[in-house]
Amino acid sequence: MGNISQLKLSIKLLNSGLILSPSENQAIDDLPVSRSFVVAHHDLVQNGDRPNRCISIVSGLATTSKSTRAGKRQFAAIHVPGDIPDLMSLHLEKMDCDIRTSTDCEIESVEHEDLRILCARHPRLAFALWKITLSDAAIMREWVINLASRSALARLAHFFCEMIVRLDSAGLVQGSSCKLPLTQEDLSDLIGLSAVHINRTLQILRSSGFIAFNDGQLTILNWKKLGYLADFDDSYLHMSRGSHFASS
Amino acid sequence: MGNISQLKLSIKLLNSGLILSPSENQAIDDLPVSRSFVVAHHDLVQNGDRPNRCISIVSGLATTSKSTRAGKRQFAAIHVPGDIPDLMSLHLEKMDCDIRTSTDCEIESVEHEDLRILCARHPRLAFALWKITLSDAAIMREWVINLASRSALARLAHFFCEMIVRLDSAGLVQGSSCKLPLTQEDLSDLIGLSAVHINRTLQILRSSGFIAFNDGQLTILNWKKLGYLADFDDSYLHMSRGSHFASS
DNA sequence: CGCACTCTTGACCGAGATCAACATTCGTGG
DNA sequence: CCACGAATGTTGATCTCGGTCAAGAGTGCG
Repeated sequence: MGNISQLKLSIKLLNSGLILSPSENQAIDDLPVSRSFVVAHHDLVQNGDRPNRCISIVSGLATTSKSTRAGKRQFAAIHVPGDIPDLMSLHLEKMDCDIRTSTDCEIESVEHEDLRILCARHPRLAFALWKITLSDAAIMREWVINLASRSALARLAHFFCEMIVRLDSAGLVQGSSCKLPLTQEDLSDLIGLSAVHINRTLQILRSSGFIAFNDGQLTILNWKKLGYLADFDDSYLHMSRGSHFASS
Repeated sequence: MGNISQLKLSIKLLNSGLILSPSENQAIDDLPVSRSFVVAHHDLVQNGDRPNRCISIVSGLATTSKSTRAGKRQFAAIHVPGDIPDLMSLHLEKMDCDIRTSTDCEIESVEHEDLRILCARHPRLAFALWKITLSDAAIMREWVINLASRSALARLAHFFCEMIVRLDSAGLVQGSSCKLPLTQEDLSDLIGLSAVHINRTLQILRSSGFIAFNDGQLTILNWKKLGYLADFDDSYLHMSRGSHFASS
């Protein structure tokens, strides 16, 4: 049980390029982690909260969003299994965004206090966690570029590129296909486009033979052309190991 | 001399809400820092670099940007005095963006090795630096929201709101006015709008009596209305102390 | 069966991009 | 001192990408 529960966190740390020492491994195993299940479209953390725990996603998809005065919800990030979407809460007293499930999710959570102790005793693990926050920031940086300077088509293509690489790194891609149970309306919130335009843009990607996307299943049919269209360069993801979807 | 050189870093750390102990203060004072001067529009760090130093801005403005395949440069962030724009390089081996001066800049830099030693010996300082990266990430998160869901007018207004608060926190605002030596073209790269449209949008902000912006000088004439227009809520900036420009 | 959700398509509209011309300032060299 | 060109700011005309509105079609579920 314990092993399974720590699995995701370990994987995440390992992905960051760190080889854990026995004592570090032990410290992670000893972390008191509690696990729970949250249905789709429910808040995990809300803007203004002062959480005393961090959440790791075991399965499912979650998002970071903010609401504008008008009440419109805009997404700023999407989180895949292995991510720790509210790691910032460890150092920023007050949440400045909402984190909510997008699909049904299994999550596990750790108390800030336990993480702080872990960091104090194992500086390399502290650096690994710090690095995770930096890597998340790099993803947002790329997304700023995406929103500010790419067309709807390139943006959507870029999103799919990013998702397949991140899900692959989480071990959730079989061949060139993965589960991505998002509706077109979910996509529209994520990409910053209207649902209607997402629909039309999807049709272009499909009819060009770049992807298949039905029933919550994404399949990359032409990785090279999709990447070229999206102007995708995976270096911002800072993956240590290459994959089928490495960008060259 | 030494004192002056550390000033900015100390201020930044203090702003993050931490009261330094004597030994922490000493450790910061002992940091070997080198100072230099860089003219406007020159790269400080380039995409792909593997720097072994971190840079802190003493005076001037710098930006984080990426270039798209077409060669167009898009900005993802702007940095004011006291910021450490490439702090991510401490943990991410390879830069995934360019950092360049926007105006003439005085900068100081510290070797990664020295920062790592500092972090190892003074965990609270490590946390303070980590927090800075998280606070920078929060600014980007807000910017994603901005790009994806606000009109040109609100975006520009939001940018000015953010700048006045950040510059105020750096002690660079007199009354409701500060130096902001950016051309309309600089603004267009930052805000993700065409230069022509920046011009027209600026005229609206001016003729509405919200701001004055000439000769690189920004003056807020109606903070409340500007903030309302921008849907600005400064909580994402995670300032510990309030200011004239607190959002209520 | 009927309702709710998602996807699809068509028609129209508008915010902002693009292109082009002109004004103003300023530094530089003849 | 003036001439010239390079930045920068301003304005107008036109275009286009993507938004909005509305209707219908398919699907699953109570």
